[in-house]
Amino acid sequence: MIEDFQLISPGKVRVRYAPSPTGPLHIGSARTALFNFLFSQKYKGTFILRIEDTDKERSKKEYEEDIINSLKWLGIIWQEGPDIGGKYGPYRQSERVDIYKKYIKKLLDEDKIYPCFCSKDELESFRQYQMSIGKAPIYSGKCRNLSKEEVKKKMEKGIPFVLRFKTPLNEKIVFKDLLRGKIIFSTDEIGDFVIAKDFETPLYNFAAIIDDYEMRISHVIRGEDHISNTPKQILLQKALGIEPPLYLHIPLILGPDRSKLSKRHGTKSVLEYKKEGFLSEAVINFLALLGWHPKEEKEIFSLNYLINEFSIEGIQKGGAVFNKEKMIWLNGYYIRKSPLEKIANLAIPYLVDAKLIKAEKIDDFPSNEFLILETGKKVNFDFIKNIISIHQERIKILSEIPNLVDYFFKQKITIDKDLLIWKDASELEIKDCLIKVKKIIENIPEINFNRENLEKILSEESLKIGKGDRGKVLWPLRVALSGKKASAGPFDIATILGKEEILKRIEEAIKILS
RNA sequence: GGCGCUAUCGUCUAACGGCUAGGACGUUUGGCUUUCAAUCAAACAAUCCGGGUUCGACUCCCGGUAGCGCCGCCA
Repeated sequence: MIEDFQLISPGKVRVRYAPSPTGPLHIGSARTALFNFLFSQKYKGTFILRIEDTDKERSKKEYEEDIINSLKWLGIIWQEGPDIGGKYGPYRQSERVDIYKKYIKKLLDEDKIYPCFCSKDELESFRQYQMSIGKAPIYSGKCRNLSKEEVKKKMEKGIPFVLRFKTPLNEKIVFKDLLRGKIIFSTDEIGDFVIAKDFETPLYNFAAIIDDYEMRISHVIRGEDHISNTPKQILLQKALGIEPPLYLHIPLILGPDRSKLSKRHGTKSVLEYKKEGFLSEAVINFLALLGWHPKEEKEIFSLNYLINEFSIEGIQKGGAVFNKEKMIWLNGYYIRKSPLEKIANLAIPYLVDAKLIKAEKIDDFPSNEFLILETGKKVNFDFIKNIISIHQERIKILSEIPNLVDYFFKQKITIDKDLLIWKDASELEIKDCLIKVKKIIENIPEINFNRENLEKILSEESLKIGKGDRGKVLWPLRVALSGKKASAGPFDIATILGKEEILKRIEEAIKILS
Protein backbone atom coordinates (compact mmCIF):
# COMPACT_ATOMS: atom_id res chain seq x y z
CA MET A 1 0.00 0.00 0.00
CA ILE A 2 2.50 2.52 -1.26
CA GLU A 3 0.20 5.53 -1.11
CA ASP A 4 -0.17 5.17 2.61
CA PHE A 5 3.46 5.83 3.18
CA GLN A 6 3.03 9.32 1.91
CA LEU A 7 0.92 9.83 5.00
CA ILE A 8 3.89 9.14 7.21
CA SER A 9 5.92 12.28 7.58
CA PRO A 10 9.04 11.70 9.64
CA GLY A 11 9.05 13.60 12.89
CA LYS A 12 5.29 13.91 12.87
CA VAL A 13 4.62 10.37 13.96
CA ARG A 14 3.03 10.08 17.38
CA VAL A 15 1.98 6.61 18.47
CA ARG A 16 0.88 5.21 21.76
CA TYR A 17 0.82 1.93 23.55
CA ALA A 18 -2.26 1.97 25.77
CA PRO A 19 -2.52 -1.00 28.08
CA SER A 20 -5.06 -1.40 30.82
CA PRO A 21 -3.40 -2.31 34.10
CA THR A 22 -5.65 -5.28 34.80
CA GLY A 23 -2.91 -7.88 34.74
CA PRO A 24 0.81 -8.26 34.20
CA LEU A 25 2.14 -7.46 30.75
CA HIS A 26 1.89 -10.55 28.66
CA ILE A 27 3.72 -11.51 25.57
CA GLY A 28 1.03 -10.49 23.08
CA SER A 29 0.71 -7.00 24.50
CA ALA A 30 4.46 -6.71 24.59
CA ARG A 31 4.56 -7.25 20.86
CA THR A 32 1.97 -4.54 20.28
CA ALA A 33 4.12 -2.23 22.38
CA LEU A 34 7.20 -3.30 20.41
CA PHE A 35 5.62 -2.60 17.03
CA ASN A 36 4.45 0.81 18.19
CA PHE A 37 7.89 1.55 19.54
CA LEU A 38 9.66 0.41 16.40
CA PHE A 39 7.35 2.38 14.17
CA SER A 40 7.79 5.55 16.18
CA GLN A 41 11.56 5.28 16.32
CA LYS A 42 11.89 4.33 12.69
CA TYR A 43 10.07 7.50 11.66
CA LYS A 44 11.77 9.66 14.30
CA GLY A 45 8.47 10.15 16.04
CA THR A 46 7.23 9.99 19.58
CA PHE A 47 6.27 6.90 21.52
CA ILE A 48 3.73 7.45 24.26
CA LEU A 49 2.68 5.22 27.10
CA ARG A 50 -0.89 5.75 28.23
CA ILE A 51 -2.47 3.82 31.04
CA GLU A 52 -6.10 2.97 30.34
CA ASP A 53 -7.40 2.50 33.83
CA THR A 54 -11.01 3.54 33.39
CA ASP A 55 -12.13 0.22 34.80
CA LYS A 56 -11.74 1.04 38.46
CA GLU A 57 -12.54 -2.43 39.74
CA ARG A 58 -9.97 -4.29 37.70
CA SER A 59 -7.18 -1.74 37.42
CA LYS A 60 -4.36 -2.08 39.91
CA LYS A 61 -1.31 0.02 40.58
CA GLU A 62 0.88 -3.07 40.84
CA TYR A 63 -0.02 -4.04 37.29
CA GLU A 64 0.90 -0.60 36.05
CA GLU A 65 4.26 -1.12 37.71
CA ASP A 66 4.59 -4.54 36.14
CA ILE A 67 3.89 -3.09 32.71
CA ILE A 68 6.39 -0.30 33.19
CA ASN A 69 9.08 -2.63 34.47
CA SER A 70 8.47 -5.14 31.69
CA LEU A 71 8.77 -2.54 28.97
CA LYS A 72 11.88 -1.07 30.52
CA TRP A 73 13.47 -4.47 30.77
CA LEU A 74 12.74 -5.10 27.12
CA GLY A 75 14.32 -1.79 26.20
CA ILE A 76 11.06 -0.32 24.95
CA ILE A 77 11.20 3.25 26.13
CA TRP A 78 8.66 6.04 25.85
CA GLN A 79 9.06 9.76 25.47
CA GLU A 80 5.79 10.62 27.18
CA GLY A 81 4.09 8.63 29.88
CA PRO A 82 2.61 8.55 33.37
CA ASP A 83 6.00 8.30 35.06
CA ILE A 84 7.78 11.01 33.09
CA GLY A 85 4.93 13.26 32.04
CA GLY A 86 4.84 15.17 28.77
CA LYS A 87 3.11 17.94 26.96
CA TYR A 88 -0.23 16.19 26.60
CA GLY A 89 -0.64 14.65 30.03
CA PRO A 90 -1.85 13.34 32.29
CA TYR A 91 -1.15 9.91 30.87
CA ARG A 92 -3.44 7.94 33.11
CA GLN A 93 -7.08 7.93 32.05
CA SER A 94 -8.23 7.99 35.65
CA GLU A 95 -6.67 11.44 35.89
CA ARG A 96 -8.37 12.79 32.81
CA VAL A 97 -12.01 12.84 33.91
CA ASP A 98 -12.36 16.58 33.43
CA ILE A 99 -11.46 16.19 29.80
CA TYR A 100 -13.96 13.39 29.23
CA LYS A 101 -16.68 15.29 31.09
CA LYS A 102 -16.32 18.16 28.67
CA TYR A 103 -16.83 15.90 25.66
CA ILE A 104 -19.72 14.03 27.24
CA LYS A 105 -21.44 17.31 27.89
CA LYS A 106 -20.89 18.38 24.32
CA LEU A 107 -22.49 15.24 22.95
CA LEU A 108 -25.34 15.52 25.39
CA ASP A 109 -26.00 19.14 24.46
CA GLU A 110 -25.99 18.21 20.81
CA ASP A 111 -28.40 15.36 21.51
CA LYS A 112 -25.98 12.77 20.15
CA ILE A 113 -26.07 10.56 23.20
CA TYR A 114 -28.83 9.64 25.62
CA PRO A 115 -29.27 7.98 28.98
CA CYS A 116 -30.44 4.38 28.90
CA PHE A 117 -32.22 2.90 31.89
CA CYS A 118 -32.50 -0.69 30.70
CA SER A 119 -31.41 -3.34 33.18
CA LYS A 120 -28.58 -5.75 32.48
CA ASP A 121 -30.96 -8.70 32.55
CA GLU A 122 -33.27 -7.07 30.08
CA LEU A 123 -30.36 -6.35 27.77
CA GLU A 124 -28.99 -9.84 28.06
CA SER A 125 -32.20 -11.60 27.21
CA PHE A 126 -32.75 -9.35 24.20
CA ARG A 127 -29.24 -10.18 23.02
CA GLN A 128 -29.97 -13.87 23.29
CA TYR A 129 -33.21 -13.44 21.41
CA GLN A 130 -31.56 -11.58 18.55
CA MET A 131 -28.87 -14.17 18.17
CA SER A 132 -31.49 -16.89 18.13
CA ILE A 133 -33.30 -15.31 15.20
CA GLY A 134 -30.04 -14.78 13.32
CA LYS A 135 -29.62 -11.08 13.91
CA ALA A 136 -26.69 -9.08 15.14
CA PRO A 137 -27.10 -8.60 18.90
CA ILE A 138 -27.42 -4.87 19.21
CA TYR A 139 -29.31 -2.55 21.51
CA SER A 140 -33.02 -2.25 20.81
CA GLY A 141 -33.13 1.53 21.04
CA LYS A 142 -35.78 1.40 23.70
CA CYS A 143 -34.55 4.43 25.65
CA ARG A 144 -33.46 6.38 22.59
CA ASN A 145 -36.61 8.40 22.25
CA LEU A 146 -37.55 8.92 25.86
CA SER A 147 -39.03 12.36 26.37
CA LYS A 148 -37.24 14.91 28.53
CA GLU A 149 -39.88 14.45 31.21
CA GLU A 150 -39.52 10.71 31.27
CA VAL A 151 -35.77 10.98 31.57
CA LYS A 152 -36.10 13.52 34.34
CA LYS A 153 -38.56 11.34 36.22
CA LYS A 154 -36.38 8.24 36.00
CA MET A 155 -33.33 10.20 37.09
CA GLU A 156 -35.15 11.56 40.09
CA LYS A 157 -36.24 8.08 40.99
CA GLY A 158 -32.59 7.13 40.98
CA ILE A 159 -32.88 4.42 38.35
CA PRO A 160 -29.34 3.51 37.26
CA PHE A 161 -28.45 4.53 33.74
CA VAL A 162 -25.66 4.53 31.19
CA LEU A 163 -24.98 6.80 28.23
CA ARG A 164 -25.52 5.48 24.74
CA PHE A 165 -24.51 6.87 21.40
CA LYS A 166 -27.22 7.53 18.80
CA THR A 167 -25.77 5.44 16.01
CA PRO A 168 -27.16 6.53 12.66
CA LEU A 169 -29.12 3.86 10.87
CA ASN A 170 -28.16 2.19 7.65
CA GLU A 171 -24.87 3.91 7.07
CA LYS A 172 -21.60 2.47 5.83
CA ILE A 173 -18.49 3.16 7.83
CA VAL A 174 -15.39 2.87 5.71
CA PHE A 175 -11.84 3.11 6.91
CA LYS A 176 -8.48 2.22 5.54
CA ASP A 177 -6.29 -0.09 7.52
CA LEU A 178 -2.62 0.48 6.71
CA LEU A 179 -2.04 -3.25 6.50
CA ARG A 180 -5.33 -4.62 5.21
CA GLY A 181 -6.74 -1.90 3.02
CA LYS A 182 -10.35 -0.81 2.93
CA ILE A 183 -12.62 -2.22 5.62
CA ILE A 184 -16.35 -1.59 5.57
CA PHE A 185 -18.92 -1.97 8.34
CA SER A 186 -22.59 -1.19 8.38
CA THR A 187 -23.92 0.87 11.30
CA ASP A 188 -26.84 -1.56 11.50
CA GLU A 189 -24.50 -4.11 13.05
CA ILE A 190 -23.31 -1.67 15.65
CA GLY A 191 -26.40 -0.23 17.28
CA ASP A 192 -26.49 2.30 20.07
CA PHE A 193 -23.44 1.33 22.08
CA VAL A 194 -22.59 2.54 25.55
CA ILE A 195 -19.96 5.27 25.71
CA ALA A 196 -19.97 6.03 29.42
CA LYS A 197 -21.22 4.60 32.68
CA ASP A 198 -22.28 8.04 33.84
CA PHE A 199 -21.47 11.67 33.11
CA GLU A 200 -17.85 11.28 34.09
CA THR A 201 -16.94 7.65 33.57
CA PRO A 202 -16.15 7.00 29.93
CA LEU A 203 -15.75 3.54 28.51
CA TYR A 204 -12.94 2.33 26.31
CA ASN A 205 -14.17 3.33 22.87
CA PHE A 206 -14.93 6.83 23.99
CA ALA A 207 -11.95 7.49 26.21
CA ALA A 208 -9.58 6.12 23.59
CA ILE A 209 -10.64 8.45 20.80
CA ILE A 210 -10.64 11.48 23.07
CA ASP A 211 -7.14 10.72 24.24
CA ASP A 212 -5.86 9.85 20.81
CA TYR A 213 -7.15 13.20 19.64
CA GLU A 214 -6.00 15.23 22.62
CA MET A 215 -2.59 13.58 22.55
CA ARG A 216 -2.24 14.22 18.81
CA ILE A 217 -1.84 10.55 18.00
CA SER A 218 -1.08 10.09 14.31
CA HIS A 219 -1.19 6.29 14.02
CA VAL A 220 -3.05 3.77 16.10
CA ILE A 221 -1.24 0.44 16.01
CA ARG A 222 -3.06 -2.26 17.91
CA GLY A 223 -4.11 -5.89 17.77
CA GLU A 224 -6.49 -7.16 15.15
CA ASP A 225 -9.04 -7.85 17.84
CA HIS A 226 -9.75 -4.13 17.72
CA ILE A 227 -10.85 -4.07 14.09
CA SER A 228 -14.49 -4.28 15.04
CA ASN A 229 -14.10 -1.45 17.55
CA THR A 230 -12.84 0.87 14.88
CA PRO A 231 -16.19 1.76 13.26
CA LYS A 232 -17.59 2.73 16.68
CA GLN A 233 -14.64 4.97 17.25
CA ILE A 234 -14.98 6.54 13.83
CA LEU A 235 -18.64 7.21 14.54
CA LEU A 236 -17.69 9.04 17.72
CA GLN A 237 -14.97 10.99 15.96
CA LYS A 238 -17.47 12.13 13.36
CA ALA A 239 -19.96 13.17 16.01
CA LEU A 240 -17.28 15.21 17.72
CA GLY A 241 -15.83 16.59 14.52
CA ILE A 242 -12.48 14.99 15.24
CA GLU A 243 -10.03 13.95 12.54
CA PRO A 244 -9.35 10.23 12.97
CA PRO A 245 -5.80 8.89 13.20
CA LEU A 246 -4.50 6.26 10.78
CA TYR A 247 -5.18 2.70 11.81
CA LEU A 248 -2.99 -0.36 11.60
CA HIS A 249 -4.19 -3.65 13.02
CA ILE A 250 -1.47 -6.17 13.59
CA PRO A 251 -2.16 -9.92 13.68
CA LEU A 252 -2.61 -11.74 16.95
CA ILE A 253 -0.23 -14.11 18.66
CA LEU A 254 -1.88 -17.51 18.86
CA GLY A 255 -1.66 -20.45 21.20
CA PRO A 256 -0.91 -23.96 19.93
CA ASP A 257 -4.65 -24.39 19.25
CA ARG A 258 -4.55 -21.27 17.08
CA SER A 259 -6.80 -19.23 19.33
CA LYS A 260 -5.82 -15.86 20.78
CA LEU A 261 -2.95 -16.36 23.16
CA SER A 262 -3.99 -16.23 26.81
CA LYS A 263 -3.01 -17.49 30.23
CA ARG A 264 -5.02 -20.58 29.45
CA HIS A 265 -2.23 -21.63 27.07
CA GLY A 266 0.26 -21.59 29.89
CA THR A 267 2.16 -18.63 28.53
CA LYS A 268 3.76 -16.39 31.04
CA SER A 269 4.05 -12.68 31.55
CA VAL A 270 7.12 -10.89 30.30
CA LEU A 271 8.60 -10.67 33.77
CA GLU A 272 7.98 -14.35 34.35
CA TYR A 273 9.94 -15.16 31.24
CA LYS A 274 12.66 -12.95 32.60
CA LYS A 275 12.61 -14.91 35.81
CA GLU A 276 12.68 -18.18 33.91
CA GLY A 277 15.92 -17.03 32.41
CA PHE A 278 15.22 -15.44 29.08
CA LEU A 279 17.37 -12.57 27.91
CA SER A 280 15.50 -9.47 26.78
CA GLU A 281 17.33 -9.61 23.46
CA ALA A 282 15.89 -13.05 22.84
CA VAL A 283 12.38 -12.02 23.75
CA ILE A 284 12.52 -8.95 21.51
CA ASN A 285 13.98 -10.95 18.65
CA PHE A 286 11.36 -13.63 19.04
CA LEU A 287 8.48 -11.17 19.27
CA ALA A 288 9.61 -9.39 16.14
CA LEU A 289 10.05 -12.67 14.32
CA LEU A 290 6.46 -13.51 15.10
CA GLY A 291 4.66 -11.55 12.44
CA TRP A 292 7.35 -9.46 10.89
CA HIS A 293 10.32 -10.09 8.64
CA PRO A 294 12.98 -7.86 7.14
CA LYS A 295 13.72 -7.53 3.45
CA GLU A 296 16.75 -9.77 3.70
CA GLU A 297 16.76 -13.38 4.77
CA LYS A 298 17.72 -13.00 8.38
CA GLU A 299 16.30 -14.04 11.70
CA ILE A 300 18.66 -12.64 14.27
CA PHE A 301 17.94 -9.03 14.96
CA SER A 302 18.84 -6.51 17.60
CA LEU A 303 16.56 -3.72 18.71
CA ASN A 304 18.65 -1.23 16.76
CA TYR A 305 18.46 -3.31 13.64
CA LEU A 306 14.70 -3.55 14.07
CA ILE A 307 14.34 0.20 14.45
CA ASN A 308 16.25 0.76 11.23
CA GLU A 309 14.61 -1.97 9.22
CA PHE A 310 11.06 -1.91 10.51
CA SER A 311 8.45 -1.47 7.82
CA ILE A 312 4.74 -1.98 7.48
CA GLU A 313 5.23 -4.14 4.37
CA GLY A 314 7.12 -6.61 6.50
CA ILE A 315 4.19 -7.25 8.80
CA GLN A 316 2.32 -10.48 8.36
CA LYS A 317 -1.47 -10.46 8.03
CA GLY A 318 -2.25 -13.80 9.60
CA GLY A 319 -1.86 -14.68 13.26
CA ALA A 320 1.29 -16.46 14.41
CA VAL A 321 1.50 -19.38 16.79
CA PHE A 322 3.70 -18.80 19.81
CA ASN A 323 6.48 -21.34 19.44
CA LYS A 324 8.49 -21.55 22.63
CA GLU A 325 11.06 -23.92 21.10
CA LYS A 326 12.24 -21.17 18.85
CA MET A 327 12.38 -18.63 21.65
CA ILE A 328 14.51 -21.07 23.62
CA TRP A 329 16.80 -21.55 20.66
CA LEU A 330 17.15 -17.78 20.30
CA ASN A 331 17.85 -17.49 23.98
CA GLY A 332 20.62 -20.07 23.77
CA TYR A 333 22.02 -18.19 20.84
CA TYR A 334 22.10 -14.89 22.73
CA ILE A 335 23.59 -16.54 25.79
CA ARG A 336 26.40 -17.97 23.69
CA LYS A 337 27.04 -14.60 22.08
CA SER A 338 26.90 -12.61 25.30
CA PRO A 339 30.04 -11.53 27.14
CA LEU A 340 30.97 -14.06 29.80
CA GLU A 341 30.88 -11.40 32.50
CA LYS A 342 27.25 -10.65 31.74
CA ILE A 343 26.11 -14.26 31.93
CA ALA A 344 28.08 -14.84 35.11
CA ASN A 345 26.37 -11.86 36.67
CA LEU A 346 22.98 -13.10 35.61
CA ALA A 347 23.75 -16.60 36.83
CA ILE A 348 24.44 -15.65 40.41
CA PRO A 349 20.85 -15.01 41.54
CA TYR A 350 19.92 -18.45 40.25
CA LEU A 351 22.77 -20.07 42.16
CA VAL A 352 21.70 -18.20 45.25
CA ASP A 353 18.09 -19.25 44.78
CA ALA A 354 19.14 -22.86 44.40
CA LYS A 355 20.93 -22.54 47.76
CA LEU A 356 24.25 -23.42 46.23
CA ILE A 357 25.94 -20.20 47.24
CA LYS A 358 25.34 -17.14 49.32
CA ALA A 359 26.33 -13.75 48.05
CA GLU A 360 27.90 -11.27 50.40
CA LYS A 361 25.99 -8.38 48.85
CA ILE A 362 23.09 -8.46 46.48
CA ASP A 363 24.70 -6.19 43.95
CA ASP A 364 28.05 -5.50 42.37
CA PHE A 365 28.80 -9.18 42.02
CA PRO A 366 32.26 -8.84 40.46
CA SER A 367 33.65 -7.42 43.68
CA ASN A 368 31.67 -9.82 45.84
CA GLU A 369 32.70 -12.85 47.81
CA PHE A 370 30.54 -15.94 47.74
CA LEU A 371 30.08 -18.61 50.31
CA ILE A 372 29.60 -22.14 49.06
CA LEU A 373 26.94 -23.31 51.44
CA GLU A 374 27.81 -27.01 51.52
CA THR A 375 31.53 -26.74 51.91
CA GLY A 376 31.76 -23.44 53.74
CA LYS A 377 34.43 -22.36 51.32
CA LYS A 378 34.66 -18.78 50.14
CA VAL A 379 35.14 -18.05 46.47
CA ASN A 380 35.31 -14.94 44.34
CA PHE A 381 33.61 -13.82 41.18
CA ASP A 382 36.31 -15.37 39.00
CA PHE A 383 35.43 -18.80 40.30
CA ILE A 384 31.83 -18.33 39.19
CA LYS A 385 32.98 -16.85 35.93
CA ASN A 386 35.19 -19.85 35.21
CA ILE A 387 32.34 -22.24 35.84
CA ILE A 388 29.99 -20.30 33.59
CA SER A 389 32.67 -20.06 30.96
CA ILE A 390 32.85 -23.83 30.51
CA HIS A 391 29.05 -24.07 30.38
CA GLN A 392 28.13 -21.00 28.41
CA GLU A 393 27.45 -22.81 25.17
CA ARG A 394 25.30 -25.36 26.93
CA ILE A 395 22.96 -22.93 28.65
CA LYS A 396 19.63 -22.36 26.96
CA ILE A 397 17.75 -20.76 29.83
CA LEU A 398 19.36 -19.13 32.83
CA SER A 399 17.22 -21.08 35.28
CA GLU A 400 18.82 -24.36 34.27
CA ILE A 401 22.24 -23.18 35.40
CA PRO A 402 22.08 -24.63 38.95
CA ASN A 403 21.35 -28.10 37.59
CA LEU A 404 24.12 -27.77 35.08
CA VAL A 405 26.81 -26.69 37.50
CA ASP A 406 25.81 -27.98 40.92
CA TYR A 407 28.74 -30.42 41.12
CA PHE A 408 31.08 -27.54 41.65
CA PHE A 409 29.35 -26.64 44.87
CA LYS A 410 28.95 -30.05 46.45
CA GLN A 411 30.82 -31.43 49.41
CA LYS A 412 30.42 -34.90 48.05
CA ILE A 413 28.87 -35.91 44.78
CA THR A 414 26.92 -39.09 44.30
CA ILE A 415 28.28 -41.38 41.65
CA ASP A 416 26.40 -44.19 40.04
CA LYS A 417 28.75 -47.15 39.66
CA ASP A 418 27.35 -48.24 36.30
CA LEU A 419 27.78 -44.75 34.96
CA LEU A 420 31.54 -44.98 35.54
CA ILE A 421 31.87 -47.82 33.06
CA TRP A 422 32.82 -46.76 29.58
CA LYS A 423 31.00 -48.71 26.89
CA ASP A 424 31.88 -52.43 27.24
CA ALA A 425 35.00 -51.98 29.33
CA SER A 426 35.22 -54.08 32.46
CA GLU A 427 34.92 -52.66 35.91
CA LEU A 428 38.46 -53.69 36.70
CA GLU A 429 39.80 -51.98 33.62
CA ILE A 430 38.09 -48.75 34.58
CA LYS A 431 39.38 -48.99 38.09
CA ASP A 432 42.90 -49.43 36.81
CA CYS A 433 42.55 -46.44 34.59
CA LEU A 434 41.39 -44.27 37.42
CA ILE A 435 44.20 -45.44 39.65
CA LYS A 436 46.67 -44.66 36.91
CA VAL A 437 45.16 -41.19 36.42
CA LYS A 438 45.24 -40.55 40.11
CA LYS A 439 48.95 -41.37 40.32
CA ILE A 440 49.75 -39.11 37.41
CA ILE A 441 47.84 -36.22 38.89
CA GLU A 442 49.39 -36.72 42.29
CA ASN A 443 52.76 -36.21 40.68
CA ILE A 444 51.91 -32.90 39.12
CA PRO A 445 53.43 -30.17 41.23
CA GLU A 446 50.79 -27.72 42.40
CA ILE A 447 52.49 -24.95 40.48
CA ASN A 448 52.13 -26.79 37.18
CA PHE A 449 48.53 -27.70 37.73
CA ASN A 450 46.72 -26.09 34.84
CA ARG A 451 44.53 -27.13 32.01
CA GLU A 452 47.26 -27.24 29.40
CA ASN A 453 49.47 -29.51 31.47
CA LEU A 454 46.63 -31.78 32.45
CA GLU A 455 45.71 -32.34 28.87
CA LYS A 456 49.31 -33.03 27.92
CA ILE A 457 49.91 -35.38 30.77
CA LEU A 458 46.74 -37.33 30.24
CA SER A 459 47.51 -37.77 26.57
CA GLU A 460 47.50 -41.08 24.81
CA GLU A 461 51.22 -41.69 24.93
CA SER A 462 51.72 -40.94 28.57
CA LEU A 463 48.91 -43.29 29.44
CA LYS A 464 50.12 -45.78 26.88
CA ILE A 465 46.74 -46.24 25.34
CA GLY A 466 45.45 -46.11 21.79
CA LYS A 467 43.23 -43.36 20.47
CA GLY A 468 40.18 -45.58 20.66
CA ASP A 469 40.77 -46.13 24.34
CA ARG A 470 40.72 -42.48 25.35
CA GLY A 471 37.15 -43.01 26.44
CA LYS A 472 38.25 -45.59 28.96
CA VAL A 473 40.13 -42.88 30.79
CA LEU A 474 38.29 -39.69 30.07
CA TRP A 475 34.76 -40.97 30.53
CA PRO A 476 35.20 -42.38 34.03
CA LEU A 477 37.32 -39.41 34.97
CA ARG A 478 34.59 -37.04 33.89
CA VAL A 479 31.94 -39.04 35.72
CA ALA A 480 34.11 -39.22 38.81
CA LEU A 481 34.42 -35.46 38.83
CA SER A 482 30.87 -34.52 37.91
CA GLY A 483 28.70 -37.50 38.77
CA LYS A 484 26.72 -36.68 35.66
CA LYS A 485 25.82 -38.43 32.46
CA ALA A 486 26.44 -35.17 30.66
CA SER A 487 28.70 -32.39 31.79
CA ALA A 488 31.60 -30.21 30.78
CA GLY A 489 34.84 -31.95 29.87
CA PRO A 490 37.13 -33.46 32.54
CA PHE A 491 40.01 -31.09 31.91
CA ASP A 492 37.78 -28.07 32.30
CA ILE A 493 36.26 -29.40 35.47
CA ALA A 494 39.58 -30.43 36.96
CA THR A 495 41.15 -27.07 36.32
CA ILE A 496 38.45 -25.28 38.24
CA LEU A 497 38.11 -27.82 41.05
CA GLY A 498 41.85 -27.93 41.75
CA LYS A 499 44.23 -30.76 42.45
CA GLU A 500 43.18 -31.56 45.97
CA GLU A 501 39.47 -31.76 45.26
CA ILE A 502 39.75 -33.88 42.14
CA LEU A 503 42.05 -36.38 43.83
CA LYS A 504 39.42 -36.71 46.51
CA ARG A 505 36.71 -37.32 43.94
CA ILE A 506 38.79 -39.81 41.97
CA GLU A 507 39.51 -41.70 45.13
CA GLU A 508 35.81 -41.87 45.93
CA ALA A 509 35.12 -43.30 42.49
CA ILE A 510 37.85 -45.90 42.88
CA LYS A 511 36.33 -46.99 46.15
CA ILE A 512 33.01 -47.70 44.49
CA LEU A 513 34.60 -50.00 41.96
CA SER A 514 35.50 -53.47 43.04
C1' G B 1 -26.13 -16.77 14.83
C1' G B 2 -24.41 -11.75 12.57
C1' C B 3 -20.27 -9.06 10.89
C1' G B 4 -15.08 -8.72 10.03
C1' C B 5 -10.14 -10.60 9.28
C1' U B 6 -6.96 -14.47 7.60
C1' A B 7 -5.08 -18.87 4.74
C1' U B 8 2.78 -21.62 1.86
C1' C B 9 6.50 -27.52 5.38
C1' G B 10 4.43 -29.53 12.41
C1' U B 11 5.83 -24.02 13.73
C1' C B 12 7.80 -18.90 12.18
C1' U B 13 8.37 -17.31 7.32
C1' A B 14 10.64 -16.12 1.67
C1' A B 15 9.06 -16.09 -3.29
C1' C B 16 4.86 -9.31 -4.48
C1' G B 17 2.84 -13.33 -12.83
C1' G B 18 8.09 -16.61 -14.92
C1' C B 19 13.10 -21.44 -10.65
C1' U B 20 13.76 -28.24 -8.68
C1' A B 21 8.57 -23.26 -4.05
C1' G B 22 13.99 -20.78 -0.51
C1' G B 23 15.49 -20.02 4.82
C1' A B 24 14.94 -20.77 10.22
C1' C B 25 13.13 -23.71 14.61
C1' G B 26 11.91 -28.68 15.56
C1' U B 27 12.65 -33.86 13.99
C1' U B 28 15.89 -37.77 11.85
C1' U B 29 20.79 -39.34 10.05
C1' G B 30 26.01 -38.70 9.68
C1' G B 31 30.98 -36.03 10.80
C1' C B 32 33.87 -33.98 14.95
C1' U B 33 34.19 -35.35 20.31
C1' U B 34 35.17 -39.05 26.66
C1' U B 35 29.51 -37.37 27.43
C1' C B 36 26.35 -33.40 26.64
C1' A B 37 26.33 -28.90 24.26
C1' A B 38 28.29 -26.18 20.31
C1' U B 39 29.57 -26.78 15.27
C1' C B 40 29.55 -28.89 10.18
C1' A B 41 27.02 -31.85 6.47
C1' A B 42 22.54 -34.27 4.81
C1' A B 43 17.40 -36.05 4.91
C1' C B 44 12.14 -35.51 5.74
C1' A B 45 8.40 -31.91 5.17
C1' A B 46 4.04 -26.95 2.44
C1' U B 47 1.16 -23.42 -1.68
C1' C B 48 -7.03 -25.19 1.80
C1' C B 49 -10.63 -26.59 -2.37
C1' G B 50 -13.12 -25.22 -7.03
C1' G B 51 -13.60 -21.99 -10.93
C1' G B 52 -11.85 -18.02 -13.88
C1' U B 53 -7.91 -14.06 -16.05
C1' U B 54 -3.18 -15.25 -18.52
C1' C B 55 1.41 -18.08 -22.99
C1' G B 56 2.21 -18.89 -17.65
C1' A B 57 -0.29 -18.52 -11.39
C1' C B 58 1.65 -19.42 -4.29
C1' U B 59 1.01 -14.62 -6.30
C1' C B 60 -4.66 -11.32 -9.59
C1' C B 61 -10.43 -11.99 -9.56
C1' C B 62 -14.85 -14.81 -7.99
C1' G B 63 -17.10 -18.67 -5.09
C1' G B 64 -16.71 -22.18 -1.38
C1' U B 65 -14.29 -24.25 3.03
C1' A B 66 -11.71 -23.78 7.45
C1' G B 67 -9.51 -21.04 11.38
C1' C B 68 -9.57 -16.87 14.26
C1' G B 69 -11.56 -12.21 16.13
C1' C B 70 -15.52 -9.04 17.73
C1' C B 71 -20.56 -8.76 18.92
C1' G B 72 -19.78 -6.13 27.61
C1' C B 73 -22.21 -0.94 32.00
C1' C B 74 -13.75 -5.08 29.84
C1' A B 75 -9.97 -2.96 27.25
